[in-house]
Amino acid sequence: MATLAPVELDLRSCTEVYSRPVGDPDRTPRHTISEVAAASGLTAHTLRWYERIGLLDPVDRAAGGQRRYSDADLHRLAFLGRLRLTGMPVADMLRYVEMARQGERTFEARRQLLVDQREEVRQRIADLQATLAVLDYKIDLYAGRIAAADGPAICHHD
Amino acid sequence: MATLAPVELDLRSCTEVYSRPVGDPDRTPRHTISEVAAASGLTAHTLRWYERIGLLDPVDRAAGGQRRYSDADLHRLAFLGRLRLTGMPVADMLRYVEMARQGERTFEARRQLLVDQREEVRQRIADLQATLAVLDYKIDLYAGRIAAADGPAICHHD
DNA sequence: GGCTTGCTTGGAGTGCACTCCAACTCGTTA
DNA sequence: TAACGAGTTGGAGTGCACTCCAAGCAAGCC
Repeated sequence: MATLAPVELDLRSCTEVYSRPVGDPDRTPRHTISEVAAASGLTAHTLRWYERIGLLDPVDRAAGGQRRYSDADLHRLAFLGRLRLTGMPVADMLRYVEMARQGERTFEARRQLLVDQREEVRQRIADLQATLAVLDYKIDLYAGRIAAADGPAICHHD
Repeated sequence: MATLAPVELDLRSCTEVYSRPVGDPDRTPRHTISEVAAASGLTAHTLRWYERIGLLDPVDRAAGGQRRYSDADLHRLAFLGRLRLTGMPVADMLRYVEMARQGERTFEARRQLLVDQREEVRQRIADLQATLAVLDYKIDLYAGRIAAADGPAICHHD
């Protein structure tokens, strides 16, 4: 009869959990604040601040009061990091998190918030691609002028 | 013998010039600050501030000291708007503008600045597209739960 | 003349998202 | 036992990009 593999075999490093936050997150408090800071790219200051304003639930403490983050905390941080990347203001992230705390009855509102944000992201991508075209054009202009300084004068003013 | 068409026929509205800043820009000072604000989406406050910090060259004045922006000013504003869209800090825009004032000998440096910025924009687009995938996934998750509330519990924590 | 509208100025204020500080505690190493 | 490094706290400070304010001026209209 096969014995169950010890749970510890499933434990992934802080960075691994943060960068691939998949599956059911473990709730064991085991990551120090500096590990989480290194994994997430946030500073320890910012992690404490996120907790203070309520973006993170109160983090478990080791003896002596030091924070120990769980994989579930890392999952949330990873998702918040994604939202932050889209330029979502902290206030909106907070709204999302507070809805999540209220359970199932906010599913629709949360979905709507994400749908709205997706639309904004799509718009941002379109804007950036248009900008990319302008940059390409300008770069070509400069490159051409540098290669052969006999073309028509290119604008100095922009 | 055909007469030359009057120059006025070429004059485009402030919004038109701003949104399609092509060709050799006219230098006639003719747009009021509120026209430029409407066209650019910046406030009159911000336009004055851009001028004060040197992002715009000193703008021509009508009798009584009121600003009158030229098409060349609009061209620069349009390009600055693009750079701003990429998240470029004002300080970097200022560096670019100050190099432009120094003429041809800064071509290579300006080109390099744009190349660097292009790379950042490409990276941003890639990040946003990855985020889009995460948003799609989450939205599907919520939608599925809403449609049939009998699946496995989805995470409340994120 | 008086009112309104649009513009002018320098300097101060705002909102956001951190970011740092001083003083302290705790567990570990020398 | 003493030092060290990592962590703790509340509150204050920073940097950016605006944003607003008060006071005033000039032109157009009733």
